[in-house]
Amino acid sequence: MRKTSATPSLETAPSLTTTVTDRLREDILGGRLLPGEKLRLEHLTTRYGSGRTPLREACSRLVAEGLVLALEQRGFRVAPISADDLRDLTSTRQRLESIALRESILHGDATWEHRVRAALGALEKLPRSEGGAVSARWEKGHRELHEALLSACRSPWLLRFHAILYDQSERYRRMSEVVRGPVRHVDKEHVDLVRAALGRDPERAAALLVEHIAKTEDRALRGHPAFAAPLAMAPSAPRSKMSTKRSRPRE
Amino acid sequence: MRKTSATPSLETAPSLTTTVTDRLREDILGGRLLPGEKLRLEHLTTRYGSGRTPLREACSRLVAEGLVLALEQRGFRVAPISADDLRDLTSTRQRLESIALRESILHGDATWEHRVRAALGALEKLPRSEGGAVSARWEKGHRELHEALLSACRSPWLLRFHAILYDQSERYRRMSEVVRGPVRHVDKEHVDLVRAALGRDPERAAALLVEHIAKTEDRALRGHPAFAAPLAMAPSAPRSKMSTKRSRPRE
DNA sequence: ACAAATGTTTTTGTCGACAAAATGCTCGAC
DNA sequence: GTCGAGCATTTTGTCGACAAAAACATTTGT
Repeated sequence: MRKTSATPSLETAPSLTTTVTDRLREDILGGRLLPGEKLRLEHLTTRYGSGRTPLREACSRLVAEGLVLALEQRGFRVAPISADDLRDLTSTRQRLESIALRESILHGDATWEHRVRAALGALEKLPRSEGGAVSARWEKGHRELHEALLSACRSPWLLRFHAILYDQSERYRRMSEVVRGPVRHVDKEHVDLVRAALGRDPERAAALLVEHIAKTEDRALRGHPAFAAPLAMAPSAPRSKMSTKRSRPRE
Repeated sequence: MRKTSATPSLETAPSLTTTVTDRLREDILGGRLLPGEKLRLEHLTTRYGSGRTPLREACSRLVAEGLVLALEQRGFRVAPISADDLRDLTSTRQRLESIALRESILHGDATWEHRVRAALGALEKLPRSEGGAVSARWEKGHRELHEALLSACRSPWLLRFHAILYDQSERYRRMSEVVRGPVRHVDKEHVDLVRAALGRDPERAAALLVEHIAKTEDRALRGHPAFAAPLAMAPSAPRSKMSTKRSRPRE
C-alpha cells in the first residue's frame, strides 16, 4: 500500500487527503500514534493542518489496510496489536511471500537481478539505528529490498496483499526495536537470501525467507514485553481519583 | 469485507456512510455500476440519498477493497475488469483458499460441520436465477457456503483476504451469468466439495476447491466475450461528430 | 480541414456549521 | 463506598458552500 511509485507522466498533484493518508500511516507505523489510541479528528486537524474531511477520508482508507479501526458512531482508533495478531501476521506472510518469491525467481530477468543487487548494496551501507531510534532510511531500504525480491512476481493481487502485510509487520518491528537495542545478523540473513534468489534456487530462497520472517516475529515478541494486553496500556498509575478536574485526557 | 455479521450486543446503528458503502459495493458487484465507469459524486448523491461526504468516504473505503479506483484530482471510478485480472484473481484465490480450507478442515469442530451442512442444504433449495437475473438469494447462499467451509480457519488475515477476493470474483461471475443462461453442475461440485471437507480429507477438498474456482473462471471468461478491452467499452458507435451539442453524457 | 489556444461549465477537494450521539461528571440512593 | 440516573460537554456524522482543477465547447491560426 505504498504510494505507487510515481508514474512519471500524467500524474497530478496529490490531494491533501493523500498527503494526510501517507503521513498518518507513517505515524502509525512509526509508533507515534499508539495501538488502540483514539483518533480524535479535531486533534489531528491541528497535527496535520487540514480540515476534518480529509482526515476522515484518510482514516477510511487506512481502515481497509487494517491500520485503523472504524467504530461506527464513535470514530476511529489505531488498530490494536497483540501477540496473536503478530503470530497470524507472521504465518500469513510466510505463506504468501514464499509463493510470491518463488514466482518472482521464476520470472525474474536481468533488470530484476540488478534491482535486487542494488537494493542489497544500498541497504548494507545504511546504519540501522540513527539517533537512538530506528533509522527511517534503513526502514526504507529494507522495504525496498523485500519489494525488489518480489518484484518479478506477476500477480498484482499477491503483491498487494504483501504490501499490506509488510506494513503491518513493520509496525511490530519498529515498536520492538525501540525497546531493545539494534544488534543482530539481519544483514547476513539478507545476503543469504539474495544469494539464493539470484542463484535461482526458489526452494532455498523460500526457506530462508520463511526463516527470516520467523526471526522477525521472534525479535518483536521478545522486544515488546507487554504483549498480553490487546490495547497498549497507559502508564499504570493506579488511577487515583482524587483529582476534582479531569483525571486524564479522556481516552 | 462483508458487514462483519452483526455482533449482537454493543453495536450502534450503522452510519449513513456504512449503509452507502454497502449499497455501493452491492451495486458494483451486481454490475449496476459498470467497470471503468466514472463515479460522479453529484449523481450518486441522488441515487443514494446522501450528501457527498458519505459518498466520498464510501468510495475511499472501497478503494482498498479494489472495487473502486481513486484518481487523484479527478475523482473515483469503478475498478476496471480484464481477462488478465480475472486470471490473477483466480490463481491467487486458488492458492489462498486451498490453504485456508486445509486449515479449516484441520480445526473444524462439530459446530463447523453443522454450519457447512446447513449452508449446503440451504443452497440446494435456492433457484439459481430469478426473473432473468441471477438470484441475489442464491448469491448469498453461495457465499455463505464458501464462508462456512473456511470458517474454522484460524487466520483472520487469510480470511480477510479471502473476503476481498471473493467479492472480486463475484463481480466477474455475476457479470458473466447475465450473458449466458444458468445451467451447470455447480451443485454437484459443491456436494463433492462438502463431502470431502466433512470427510476430513484436506487434500481432496483442496483439489476440488481449486478445480471449482478454475471452472468459475472458465465460465466467466466464456460468458463475457468482450474481455480484451480493459474498460467496458461503450456501444461502438463510430463517434459521428455531426452533433452540435454534446454527443455523449461526458464520460 | 486540422491542431492549438481560449473561454465556459462541471466536478472535485476542502472547509465551516449544525444536529445527534457518545462520553464524562455530579449527585443521590442504597 | 459503590452503583446508577441525570446533566453538561465533547465528538461524531452530515450537510451546504466555496475555490481550484479538470472536462468540454468553441474559436483562432495555419
